[in-house]
Amino acid sequence: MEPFSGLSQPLIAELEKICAPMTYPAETTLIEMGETSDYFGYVRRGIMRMQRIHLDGTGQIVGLVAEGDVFGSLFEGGSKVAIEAVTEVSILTFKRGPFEALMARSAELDHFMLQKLMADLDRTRDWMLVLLNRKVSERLAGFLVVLCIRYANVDHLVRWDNGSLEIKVPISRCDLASLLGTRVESVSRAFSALAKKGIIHTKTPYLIEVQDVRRLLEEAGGELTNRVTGLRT
Amino acid sequence: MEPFSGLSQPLIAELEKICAPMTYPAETTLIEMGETSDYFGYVRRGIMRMQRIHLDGTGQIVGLVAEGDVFGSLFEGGSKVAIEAVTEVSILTFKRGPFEALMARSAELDHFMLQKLMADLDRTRDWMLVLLNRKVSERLAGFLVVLCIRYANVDHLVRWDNGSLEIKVPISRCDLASLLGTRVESVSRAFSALAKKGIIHTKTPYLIEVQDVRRLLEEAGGELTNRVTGLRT
DNA sequence: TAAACGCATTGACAGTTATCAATTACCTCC
DNA sequence: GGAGGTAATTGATAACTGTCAATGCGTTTA
Repeated sequence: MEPFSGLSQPLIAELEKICAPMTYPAETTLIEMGETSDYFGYVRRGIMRMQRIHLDGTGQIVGLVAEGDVFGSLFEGGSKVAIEAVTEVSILTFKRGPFEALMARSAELDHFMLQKLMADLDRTRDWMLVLLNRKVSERLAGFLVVLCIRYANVDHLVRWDNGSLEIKVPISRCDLASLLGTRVESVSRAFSALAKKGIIHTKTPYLIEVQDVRRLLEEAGGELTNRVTGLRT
Repeated sequence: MEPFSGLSQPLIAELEKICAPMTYPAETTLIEMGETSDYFGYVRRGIMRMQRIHLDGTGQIVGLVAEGDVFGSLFEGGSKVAIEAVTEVSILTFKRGPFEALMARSAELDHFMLQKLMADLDRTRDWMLVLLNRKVSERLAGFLVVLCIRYANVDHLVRWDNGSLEIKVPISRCDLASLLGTRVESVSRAFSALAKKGIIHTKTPYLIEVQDVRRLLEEAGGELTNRVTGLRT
């Protein structure tokens, strides 16, 4: 099964028993902030946003959840972020109770989840590096690079097409501004600035063609470069 | 044993066998970036910084490690951050090999580590919220609040003294600037601005008296407020 | 003790971003 | 096809931050 590829056959059979596929339309809230959801999920298709809801009703996006990612909490205790569907999403859900019981029985699964979590933590720290860039255009470049690295094998998000790299921006400019800690207008200007420099070309607001990967990496701070061994230059 | 309080007695006995106390002077590099350290550690005393070293030799601080925190990687694979002592530190080290073996035998320990990691992830996302603030003074206020919440019970870092809250800033202005994604001068100005507003008073550069906790929380974005139930107002 | 040094703070100006306003592009619905 | 609505872009100005320079403060060193 996709989220658990690499695990032993009998374990996967057990997991399939407690797994339920679900589909939600765009703009659905899958998990409210503070809610003690009774499952965690794996994304097969679609994009979701992790969001902190403020007291005044506004929200701050703290991350995206895309194909191949997992979301939700393994243990009880209210979720510290809300999970909202950006597009229609189809997911696999695993009830927490049975899953926890399975973990208790299977050191293999326990260990597997531990490593997933450590990878998550590393990725979150990588993202922090992007956010620490002072200029918006640098953070935007960082976002594009992170997208490439993380979803390099998700064909409809990142596609290498006869020498040119095409990236699908999975969220609106408004959400992107929240994610990057700035405003819509600044995001727009940053796109324009990168385009003017000949680094990217915005075919549509949601479809970016990267014309100069090397300079995009430089713009992003250069420090993510060593993560891009799999990315052709 | 401190880092594992709550675990069963026999398990703790096993852990004590593979534990070694160490002390390092200030400005020591405990773990280089990319190094596959053979242990992970628990901090008993002192402050360390997590740092990403750039190709040009400059560093970007991505977090602090203080009393009660753990650091280093549970599994093999080069560390993605360097760990450097800011002050003299005394730590407990656990060799990775034996520890991993113990985890494989003990679901209790495995589960314990899983929960520690999830807490770490939540804290990292909290910190991201701070970094997403646009103004430096807001990020600085956020830093102070996070410090209070995280180390409320570490007496020499956060002390509530007959109605006034005293916070020890554990790092230099220069390191603080890196941590907040800005420059030394801006940090200095942010301290001055908060002081001018009557929110804080800088007794020394390393000793801050908070005069108006409520307004400090507001300045920090207000959204961390619900984490501060334990903090008197 | 004086000089030298590192660190923090403050000032002046240039560069970047936030904010408000206006315009354009695009999609939906009639 | 045209009207209305939403999202994206662009422009102008104020607010904030980065940079360079100078000053103050405390500690170390000769």
